[in-house]
Amino acid sequence: MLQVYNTLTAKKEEFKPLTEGKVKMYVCGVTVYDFCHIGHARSSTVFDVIRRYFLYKGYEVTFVKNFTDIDDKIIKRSNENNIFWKDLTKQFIDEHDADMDALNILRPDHTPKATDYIPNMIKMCETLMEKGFAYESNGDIYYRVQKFDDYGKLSNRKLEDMMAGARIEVNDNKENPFDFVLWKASKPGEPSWDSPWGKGRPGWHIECSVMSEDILGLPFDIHGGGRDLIFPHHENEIAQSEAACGCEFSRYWIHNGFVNVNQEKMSKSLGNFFTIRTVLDEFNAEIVRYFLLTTHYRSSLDFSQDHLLEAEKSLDRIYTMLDEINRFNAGKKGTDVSAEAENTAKVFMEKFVSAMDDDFNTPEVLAALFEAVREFNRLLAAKPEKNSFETLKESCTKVFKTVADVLGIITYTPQQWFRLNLSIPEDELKTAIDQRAQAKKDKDFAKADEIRNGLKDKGIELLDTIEGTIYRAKKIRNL
RNA sequence: GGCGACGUGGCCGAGUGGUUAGGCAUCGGACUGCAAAUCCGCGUACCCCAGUUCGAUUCUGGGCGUCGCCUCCA
Repeated sequence: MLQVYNTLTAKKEEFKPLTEGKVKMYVCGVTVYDFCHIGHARSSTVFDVIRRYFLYKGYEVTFVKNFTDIDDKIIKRSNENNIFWKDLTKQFIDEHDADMDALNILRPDHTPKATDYIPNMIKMCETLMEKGFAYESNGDIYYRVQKFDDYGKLSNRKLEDMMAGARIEVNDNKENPFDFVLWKASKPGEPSWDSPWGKGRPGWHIECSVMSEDILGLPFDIHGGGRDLIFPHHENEIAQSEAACGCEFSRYWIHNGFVNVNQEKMSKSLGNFFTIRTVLDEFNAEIVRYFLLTTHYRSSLDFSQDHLLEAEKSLDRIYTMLDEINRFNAGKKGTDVSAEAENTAKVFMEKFVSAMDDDFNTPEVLAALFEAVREFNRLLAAKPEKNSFETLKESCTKVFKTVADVLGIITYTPQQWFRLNLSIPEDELKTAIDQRAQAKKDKDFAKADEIRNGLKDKGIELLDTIEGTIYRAKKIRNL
């Protein structure tokens, strides 16, 4: 039974889709005016894994993730860079897609852009005005927060409690300081669209209300995003959508925790962010993805180079095991490990499902995975005979197919993985290996070790096996 | 001022009212020309105080500390 933590009720609940066998989910995407950072990578990875798990369970999933392609920051940035705002957003949508592809995040089924939904937004504003939930003031349209009884239900706060000490925007156009803008009159020179209230552009929250309803219909199953979107963004979406349609908006609300740097939230304003792009320069995307899954999605996650290095070592351990299996030559004589091999896969699959069913507990899945790795290593060390070795391979394949399908990691072959960082031409390396083999034959161990150490400085580790010398290329880091 | 989260062995990080998380690092053993990898062995951790209980890291209350939201933010 799948349990999902629902922000709306602040507890884990059994997941029951609105329509049997189908899941409709909407995740808030990014505002496209700059490169994405690791915080975006986390959110994207978390919801990608959630989506993949639903697929794994056999659901038909409709996954929507929007682009906010008009807002103050976009206007500001395009002015600064002297670039047309549409060119700016186009560029960073492409950059976003490139980063997400690198991280092995499945493309959403729909990626609506705010500016493609202006007529629907205007219509929703009109509906809200007709129902008394919105009002016009100097060309702006505001949402009348007092009118919506449930305001605050998602973020668990009351209007009365929000005042003292809080930083309240001063705006004489508003009836109440917490009223928020649905449509704002544009200043001269700003991008604008015609509306019944003159030229203007949309407020932030309304795009998600409009696009989710248009694509998924109301209500839908899951709405997600980073924790920082709970208030005001998601609270306001609820207010808009539920007031406009008079029905429920989203059944489950899922929010991922922050990525921290030195115990502080990674954010643009603090300037402590790392873009995905820069991190990928130094670390393979699979390392980053693995790292993002080592902590439960609702907890905060401390970003550091040391943690990425640890993640890299963990992946090396897994790929090493897979490599050993690939290279193993089973003979007719040997141990029968069939039963144990099958059991290892069975135990893993059980743990995998129960961990994922428990609010997508990926760290527990990884623990189970390493237990399976140790077990496969142990069975391999027992020298299985041919038939049971085949069983072992099948069991191993089963485990790692699931891991690749749902977690989106271990997508390389071990041969690929250990060659990703090869720093010298392969034939040069082969020559060195041959020379060392000759030196060993001549019992010239000093020369053999010299060659080994020379290669090690280039990140290449040599391993002497029964079948000969093999190598593994590791990333050289100047840390 | 309001709301909320968290505090686990050297580090990271799950979890549980009484029996093994897991990874990384360290150490010992097997193996190896030397290595590497692997296997085996090793860690009696759960912020402090009080309470409930036969028994609490796990429940309750208080305290201390860290962080987040209340403005744009994944």
